[in-house]
Amino acid sequence: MQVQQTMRAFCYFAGQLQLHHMTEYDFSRIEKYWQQRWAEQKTYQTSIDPDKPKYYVLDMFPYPSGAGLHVGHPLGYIASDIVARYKKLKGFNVLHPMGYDAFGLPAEQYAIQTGQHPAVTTKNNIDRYREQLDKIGLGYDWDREIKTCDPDYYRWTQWIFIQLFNSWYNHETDKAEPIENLIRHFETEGFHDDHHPIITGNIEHSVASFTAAEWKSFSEKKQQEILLNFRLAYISEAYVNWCPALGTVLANDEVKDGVSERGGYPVERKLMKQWSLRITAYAERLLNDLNTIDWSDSIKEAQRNWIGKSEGSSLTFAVENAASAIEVFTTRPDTIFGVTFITLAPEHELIEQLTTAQYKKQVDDYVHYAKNRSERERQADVKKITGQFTGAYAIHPFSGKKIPVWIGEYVLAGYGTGAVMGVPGHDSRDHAFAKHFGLDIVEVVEAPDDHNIQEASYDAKEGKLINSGFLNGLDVKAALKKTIEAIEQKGIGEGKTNYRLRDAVFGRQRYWGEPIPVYYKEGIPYALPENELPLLLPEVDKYLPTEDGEPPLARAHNWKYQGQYDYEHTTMPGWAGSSWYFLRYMDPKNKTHFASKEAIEYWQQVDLYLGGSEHATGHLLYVRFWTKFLYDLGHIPVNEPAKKLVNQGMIQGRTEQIFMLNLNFKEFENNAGGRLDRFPCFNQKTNLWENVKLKEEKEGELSFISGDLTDDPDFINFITANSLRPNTSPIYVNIKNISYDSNITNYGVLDIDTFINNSEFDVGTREWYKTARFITKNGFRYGHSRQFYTIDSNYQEKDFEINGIIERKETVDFKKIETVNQSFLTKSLLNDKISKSKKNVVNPDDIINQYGADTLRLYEMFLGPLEQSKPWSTQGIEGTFRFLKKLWRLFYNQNGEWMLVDEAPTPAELKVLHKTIKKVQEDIENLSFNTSVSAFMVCVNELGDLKCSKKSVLSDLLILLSPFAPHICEELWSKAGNKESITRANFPVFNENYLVESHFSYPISINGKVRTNIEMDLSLDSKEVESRVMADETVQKWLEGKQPKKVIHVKGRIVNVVV
RNA sequence: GCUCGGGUGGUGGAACUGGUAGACACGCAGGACUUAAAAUCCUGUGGCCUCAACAGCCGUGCGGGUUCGAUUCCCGCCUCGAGCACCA
Repeated sequence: MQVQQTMRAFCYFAGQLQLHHMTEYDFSRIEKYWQQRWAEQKTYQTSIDPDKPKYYVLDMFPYPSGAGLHVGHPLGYIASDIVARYKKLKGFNVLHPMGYDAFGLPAEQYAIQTGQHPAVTTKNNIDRYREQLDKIGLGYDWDREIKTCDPDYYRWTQWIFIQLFNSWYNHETDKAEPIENLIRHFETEGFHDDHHPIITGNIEHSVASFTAAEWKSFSEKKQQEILLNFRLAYISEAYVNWCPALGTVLANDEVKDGVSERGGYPVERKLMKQWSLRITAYAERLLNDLNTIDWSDSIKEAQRNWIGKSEGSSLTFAVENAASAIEVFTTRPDTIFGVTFITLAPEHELIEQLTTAQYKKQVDDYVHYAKNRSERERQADVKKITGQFTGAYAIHPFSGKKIPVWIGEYVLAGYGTGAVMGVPGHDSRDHAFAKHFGLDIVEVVEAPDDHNIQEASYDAKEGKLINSGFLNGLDVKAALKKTIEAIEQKGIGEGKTNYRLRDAVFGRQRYWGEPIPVYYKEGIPYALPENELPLLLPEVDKYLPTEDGEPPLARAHNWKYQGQYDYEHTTMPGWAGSSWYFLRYMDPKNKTHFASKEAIEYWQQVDLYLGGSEHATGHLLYVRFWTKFLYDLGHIPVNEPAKKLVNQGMIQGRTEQIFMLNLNFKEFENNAGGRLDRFPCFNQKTNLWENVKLKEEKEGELSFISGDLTDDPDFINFITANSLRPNTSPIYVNIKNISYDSNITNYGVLDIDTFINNSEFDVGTREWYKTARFITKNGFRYGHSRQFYTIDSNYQEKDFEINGIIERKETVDFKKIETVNQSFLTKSLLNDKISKSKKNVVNPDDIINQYGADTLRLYEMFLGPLEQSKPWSTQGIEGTFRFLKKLWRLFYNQNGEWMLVDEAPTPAELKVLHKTIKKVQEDIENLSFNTSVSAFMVCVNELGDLKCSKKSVLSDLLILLSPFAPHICEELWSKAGNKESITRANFPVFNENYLVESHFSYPISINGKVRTNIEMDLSLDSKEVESRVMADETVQKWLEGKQPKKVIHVKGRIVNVVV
């Protein structure tokens, strides 16, 4: 009896389970099953197939950070996955790989702190990333996975470095060539330092001319030294961005606002011997070829800015009573007659020579002052004008006038020639300088009448030249040309192009990077022979510099080439490995080449590159540089790494902050440590804030204030009057403690209990928070008390008690406290960064557990245009989840019965399907995924309305949807009887005929405003349409008996009646 | 300061090449089913006026213009975001 009952219960339970399986869309089972199956069957494996057109989709290399992926990261991965899957359905052979940019600073910083080998933490992080990526159902060919820290990978990074080292840039052929060509040239022609049309701060300038015979007579050491001035990878002494806190130099793009991009540490200029790559040689090509690639405007613009081309002229000013002359660079040679002074950078080499005895002291002081100011200080107060007269005078080359020579901080040593001709009338910086020091301001380009040249410079490049000798009457354009001619004729200068781009500093005084494959013999660097690669990263005892300041690699024991020659001790920067990785994916396991000729010929270049815009001037410039270099040497057939590049917008987070109430600083000092023994409490009766003191204060002194109070002027006034203020640095509250009320925007509702018990605080802090007061307008609560209290509206002046504590108002009154309902609010910042420290990381895994990967994928795409930044919010995810459930319902009814039938579809069903095919296809090609998701929703809604269960229609729908929601589609596809994966299917072909309409409901507008709709046959001509429209009642009503002036009929669109 | 993007309901967003502004979704309100909840389904939902319907008026940051017709094109301004910034 007992048993029987149990059995029955069990059967019932099992039956329910069964039913549940069939009726419900069980995403976790489906996704787990198919992910496993795809992995087992290597569904996404790619190989070269000459019969198919290729398509290469690449995501920017992630750096595997310890924090794991948050919901912002997959946005681009999902988008690229959709494109990859779509292209595959369209018959392309798709390469869609993934790997890791695994060398870098964070892992090393972590290693320094914990002593763990960076390889270990990096591997852990990679494993975590992989796990997360797999759960999203991304169709990568994991057999092609690469890691930049893998010796099999970095041997080729080192190999490319050696190619750079063994090359020089031939400006005549305009490409990189083997250094042997140059040596041969030296052996036959020598070297003549004559003409340099480009100023890039490059170092060819310092090479003295020599003859062929001299070259041959030089020692090897001397020859090598000369060659170093030409190699594309070279070592030189140069000012670099030194970051003491990170203990390394940084490239220009790694410095933002005078501090390091990673960590925000101060950066100073330091003269150091450094490896650099001669990217400046490619400046012009990097700029020009931007026109050949389909990249976002913002990236192109950023690169153009970064390269910073400006055309102008060099010009030499003779100096009175001095042998040397000052060379300046100007983009406005036409304003030559407006020059009233010359300014040198404080680092300018001629300063000492030119300064007259009378000014020596002032100049020395000034130069000393300027040189000791950090980059950051200089940048911080650019508006502050400083300068010093040298006592010297230059001679104007055309007027012969004397021009004072000044030194000014606003002139940068590293740009142009480090000297400018001051034209205060037509350059705002020169104007500010002239005004500050009372120098002459001369107008040489006629400014508009209402423009006072003494007040502000006239910088526009248009107008007639005046006060300018032989240039008078010309317009700016003609004057520019004529001046340059005159300058060249006089032999005092020539037309020149200047680039802002600097050579890229390549050495890092750090451990966790690729060793630079170089050894030193007699102080001269030699590249390692290629067959000795890879040069492995040696083990060291500590990841810190040595006592005498050598980089960590100097700690390695007996780490010498052939046991005797020192290796280079710096390592490559983070961007080295990522500058060519797109090539390795083509043939990642190749042992003899970075990739086989066959693979390179087949895959060519990336067709679609997706990633964040933060790499605009770093990675994306370097990868273009390396690509062009490898192209020059004939290693690859393409000049650019990626045909099309799209930046996905950032997904921003919502952060939640609470503020503590503090004493003002002055009070703090007077008040022995700032104990807050009183706190504000709102009196409902008087409608005023009052300062309350509890008689036997047993609770803590901390007071948190509800977010709405920080925006409440009454409250702010009150606390200010009481020497209180909200702490300026907020406490970020983990968004897991927050709930949202749709009626309250800009604030979150804090769950105080989970907040104060949160394990992310240490025990002491938690104890503190438990007794803290949480103040709202309606009352306050002690963290632990679970009750809000406020002043009783009918208070009497006497003691009152809560939790056994007698409390009273400090001044006179004793007040009773009553409990109230109140929520404590946090202040929301809607468009903040998602980061661990801001405690607003939303993990994709959590979303996947709750809704499944397909919902996550659809939802991320549905949020809005790919390229637009948008805040993350789970509001709305239900919509995409419901959509998938509705889709499921088309296949299984309420009772879990399979619905598909093999009948011929109706025209209405075909119309819905083909409308969707057209829309989705166009949208994917335009990367407009949000609209394609809504097209799917419309489609499913309409097929649902039509009660469509036709196998042919729904199968095609599955194929359409499979790039977006691969798991559910694969499941239903196989349930529909297909043996092969849906990824092998063909994209349905759009047939226009199903969409042809015979009738159209014309909107009829009167004077542009739509008043009515009339259904008409589309074959009607304009005349017939017009007569029908005129017969319409509503139209007649609007005409009020008048004749229309005109009737406009746009076929299939609109009819407009003009009255 | 310069350059490049944006500004559309309560919210995310849609609108082809100048042709019915607000698709789709969230939220909200009402209803159905349910002992109840969840789930699901149905209806409504830019604002104003109106008991309501019909009709009407207003409405894509602001002001003007071009056009039969403007979220879309042009001019001026406001504003938000991003990038660059003594670059001669």
